[in-house]
Amino acid sequence: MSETKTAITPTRAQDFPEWYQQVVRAADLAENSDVRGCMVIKPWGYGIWENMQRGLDRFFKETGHRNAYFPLLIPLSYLEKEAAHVEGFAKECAVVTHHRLEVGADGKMRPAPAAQLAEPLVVRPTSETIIGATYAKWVQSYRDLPILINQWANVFRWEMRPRVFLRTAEFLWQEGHTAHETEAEALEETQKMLGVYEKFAREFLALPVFTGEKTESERFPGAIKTLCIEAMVQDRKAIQAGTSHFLGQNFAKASGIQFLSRENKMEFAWTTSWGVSTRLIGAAIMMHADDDGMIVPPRIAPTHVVILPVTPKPETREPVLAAAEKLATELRAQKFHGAAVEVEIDKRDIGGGVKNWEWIKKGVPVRIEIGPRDLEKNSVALSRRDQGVKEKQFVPVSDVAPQIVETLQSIQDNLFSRALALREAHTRDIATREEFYNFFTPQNNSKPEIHGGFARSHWCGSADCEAKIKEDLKVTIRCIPFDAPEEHGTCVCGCGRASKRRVLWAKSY
RNA sequence: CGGGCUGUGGCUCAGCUUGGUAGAGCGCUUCGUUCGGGACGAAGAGGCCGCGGGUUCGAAUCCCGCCAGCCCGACCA
Repeated sequence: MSETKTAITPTRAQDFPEWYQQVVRAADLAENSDVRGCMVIKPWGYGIWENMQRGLDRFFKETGHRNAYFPLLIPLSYLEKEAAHVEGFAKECAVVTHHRLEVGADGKMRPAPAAQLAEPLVVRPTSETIIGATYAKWVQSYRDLPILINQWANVFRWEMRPRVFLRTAEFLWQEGHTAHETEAEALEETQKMLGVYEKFAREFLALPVFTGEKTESERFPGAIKTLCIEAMVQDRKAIQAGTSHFLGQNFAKASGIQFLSRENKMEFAWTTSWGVSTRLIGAAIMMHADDDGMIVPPRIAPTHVVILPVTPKPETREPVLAAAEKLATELRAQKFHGAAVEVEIDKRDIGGGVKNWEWIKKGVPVRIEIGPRDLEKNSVALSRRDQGVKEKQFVPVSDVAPQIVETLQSIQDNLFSRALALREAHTRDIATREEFYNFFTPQNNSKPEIHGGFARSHWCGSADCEAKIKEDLKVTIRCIPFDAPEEHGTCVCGCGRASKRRVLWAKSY
């Protein structure tokens, strides 16, 4: 076995997009389904999503939100009410037109012509309109506000180029929808939920993100402001990991969310919406996985520790398994961020090497081997997925459980530090057009290699300059960072106009 | 939706140019030998060769159409 052999081929450096797909498969996270653009999320991948849901849901509850559920199908007329919104989504809507199938002349099933719907229904690409229509019924008085609701749901957008987790036609997400009495309150909510996303990305996904506001061209259809968190993944491209929208009164006017104010005047509510999706799983893969497969940050890992009993001889099998069970019980008694440490004992009767590699590829944070020799020495061999695949620490068995929480947190922190280091190494202040174009231009156009990163450069505010750079380099403004200090400069596109602050530029997913 | 490439057992692919009844490696099953490691041997299972039509005595192979996937563009959480 050569030392350079990796579990995943090609490697990240050889072919990043293909590497990504191979990781998804090798880690048993998901697979493509027979329906174009739709994925089957497998137990290991879904377990990660469940942990994301748990973490986020807790944050939502802590900020006063409650969950509810709205219909999958939206009357077409609802979508039409907000002009920018329908324009933004029309191109990717799946439409339900019939409510019955029948056998046609050719013997095959077809939608029954007699069962055509009077008004087509759209499979929700997002739920602003139907939720808005519902809120309109709920809101009479300023005393009915705010409404702070979140929905966990699937949505459907007919995508041209699907990619597992990153851009699928159907995806799972949460969408928060709130309605407020005042503009200031809605703005505060928009900002608050972005803060929740930033914290969640940092603490759970080990993903450092930039926070900021989208430019007009990147804004959610129908929004006044779109705030976002943007992460850099290992090929140095940006991934939009979450958005929070201030919708002003646009949707309230479209849906008729009106109330009688404290001054006894009829007013439109101010609304927000915010969401993150299963794309976060894709972001975590692209950020943390390596050439041997996935690395799951402990806080979203369905299993924290896998115990791999080494049972070379039948006569040692029982004592080894007994020791494994005992260790598992001790580990499960430990609490990692308030919940029991999740432990699995892999007793499958397959080759030890194969078994070990399966867990490496799945990215379980900690692997513990326990065999006859360990029993004699009262120790185990512990491997961390954030370290080399061959590395093992021999730990006294009595130390394993007391130290596990610290180990998991150390892995979590290490993943974050790595991610942050990568981002900082590839984020640059760029002043001139020449340097900017150089930074983002691939050396080999037929197979663009990893290059560039994030550029902090001046922008005069013109949509034309933004469009020009997008056309030339496929580079977009990821956000106008909140923390960008006021600083005078010249627009990086070469238009010569003055700029007051730097914005964040990158190629994106 | 445009441009390029590709569809052959679960996976990766050979065979196609010069038509003659389907192959390899990996994986899977069983048995044996192994066993701190993705081990080795033997015997097996598994394929309307993407789909539809055409040419032909005969099509994985030639022709036409369609569909799907990947990469690149446009669009996007």
